[in-house]
Amino acid sequence: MEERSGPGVGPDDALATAWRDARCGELSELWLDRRVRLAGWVHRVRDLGGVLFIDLRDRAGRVQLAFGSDWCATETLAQARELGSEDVIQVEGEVLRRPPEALNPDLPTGGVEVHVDRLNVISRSAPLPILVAGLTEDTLPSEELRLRHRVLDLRRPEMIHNFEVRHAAVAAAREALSEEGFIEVETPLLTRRTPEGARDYLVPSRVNPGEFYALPQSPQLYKQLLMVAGYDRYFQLARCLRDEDLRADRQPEFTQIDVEMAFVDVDDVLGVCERMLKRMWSRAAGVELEVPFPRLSYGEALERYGTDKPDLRIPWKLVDLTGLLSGIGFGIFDRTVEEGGRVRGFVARGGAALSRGAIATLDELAREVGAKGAMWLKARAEGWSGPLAKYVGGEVGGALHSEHGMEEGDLLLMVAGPDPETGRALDALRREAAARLGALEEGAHRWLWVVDFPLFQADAGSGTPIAAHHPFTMPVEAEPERIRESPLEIIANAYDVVYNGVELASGSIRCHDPEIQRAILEVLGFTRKEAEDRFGFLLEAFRYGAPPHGGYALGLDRTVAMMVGAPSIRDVIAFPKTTAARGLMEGTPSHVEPDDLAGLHIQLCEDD
RNA sequence: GGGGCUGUAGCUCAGUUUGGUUAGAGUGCCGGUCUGUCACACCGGAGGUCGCGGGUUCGAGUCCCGUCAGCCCCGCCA
Repeated sequence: MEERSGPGVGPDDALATAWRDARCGELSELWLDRRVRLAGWVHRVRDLGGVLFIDLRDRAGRVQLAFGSDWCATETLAQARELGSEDVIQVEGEVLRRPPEALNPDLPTGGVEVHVDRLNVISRSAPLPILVAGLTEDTLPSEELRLRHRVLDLRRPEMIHNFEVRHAAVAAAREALSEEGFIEVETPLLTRRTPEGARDYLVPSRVNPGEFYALPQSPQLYKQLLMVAGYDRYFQLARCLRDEDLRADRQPEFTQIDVEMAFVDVDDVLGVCERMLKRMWSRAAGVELEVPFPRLSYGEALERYGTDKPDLRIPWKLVDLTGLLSGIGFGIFDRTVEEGGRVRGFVARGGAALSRGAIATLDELAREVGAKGAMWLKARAEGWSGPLAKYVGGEVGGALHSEHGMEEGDLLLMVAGPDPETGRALDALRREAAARLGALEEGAHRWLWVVDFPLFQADAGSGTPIAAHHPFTMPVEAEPERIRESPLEIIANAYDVVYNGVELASGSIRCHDPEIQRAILEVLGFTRKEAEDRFGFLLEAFRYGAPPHGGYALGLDRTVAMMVGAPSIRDVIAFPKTTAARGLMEGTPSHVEPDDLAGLHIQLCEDD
């Protein structure tokens, strides 16, 4: 466009640039009767013959452009008629109030329109492989195509919204932490392997033949070193990388808000995290969280919900039915109890409405997660029904009512077996039954801390102790002898934030005592030499004055996904990978020429 | 590593159960009409390796085997 013919600046000139005076979606009534220059993408064209409308779109939203013979040169009108979806144009014209019968209350800019008299076609769009405008949930292209044509997908207002929320969340976190005296420090991406559980991504070193860097699974060790260095309060928006299989909520690279602070105890850390989350949710999601969050011990969580990340939107709690339901002649239960197991279950309010088929699905679900199956009992007007019905007459039935609140119309779901089995199964059943019965508290934000995790867990296969959180966690009772003698009984100063059944953050007070640390590493089976090899630099640093310290890490992708209600974190990551860890748009990973590999001192094996 | 779902026009899907004439719809695209639309409307048109390979059959989008891709789940991921 040649010379500016309008006013130099408009009512909101902060965003005015060489190419535009305002953003489309922000064109307010303040602009009425002024000339404006806008630029953006052609969202949609409505050609009515004598008059033509274009929705012009940019990140801020869209505004209606009107082209008509009364105010457009014939040439301009003809040029506008040639425009197609996603062409980039610049226009100039007068901002006018729309005729009363042509207002659009659904659009923030729906009270005004721009009568364009100058049109500059900046860049035309080829025919679109996937649409940007006019998609509904039903016609959304497959995820494969959305990822392949990610630029077009990211243009969709829904996606832009996700990233604006993400930005607001990040900005709020930075602000909240900065206000409390935290400083942001970057730690290396090229690191060495750390004793965390996941597989590392490795990077060959060109100048050190045969040696590799590891990409960090988290900045864990570095942030502890910063504490020893006296940096008090640190945070980082840390990219973390793990070479494990993907899921809807797992990507090989993801971001966590990583926080560490010195001279603190559990309450200090939880307070910082709560205030950070409160600010984030207020700013990014418009939700005011009530802090402090309730706390639940790990043991209690498993007993009442069967999981260490309970969804408190579901009101039902697990109860122990071993005493009540064994010895009443129901063989499966009696056998379980003889084998040292328990019968646990919960009352699903209104669950008697579930069909046999639905219950069969629940049983199947219980088996899928490793239990022998699910038992059920319906309380109906005409009496009990289900496999247990004939065993629960009189006293037992009465107890179900008086002790466990079972009423007519309810369903009792039970699983028998060892605690870990019944817990996993009942957690799955509780979620599924609640979903089917609509028992989920709608629109609720149920936060809690799960605290008092064990320091170690028995490895499922070998039974040997493995770190429940990570090997640098401070036990609550800090005697090295007890750690060596009965490691599985030791409670750790570790905690998780759980939101609506999803673990969003996790942290601990770290071990700054060399004696205790040594005992922990021994229990985990590290020889002195192995420990020295893998993280000697941390142990070394601890020798020169280590403050008590602790922190947490918040999964940013999951958090933002929760805020916007995205089914997958891929919707809040600009360029995510597929479940096969591929980047469909850019084509990653890709083959490398043998020459380039040779330069890295790497040779490929024969394919097997 | 294992289990499941999906793959048909640029896109979203129907058709596959029960093999059979020319594979349909909506949308997008192209052409046309239209001065107040906003999912504009109306008329016309083009557009298909039924993911790929093999097999069964007189005949395969449809049945069988293999394979690729995407998604969901288990394992795995402190």
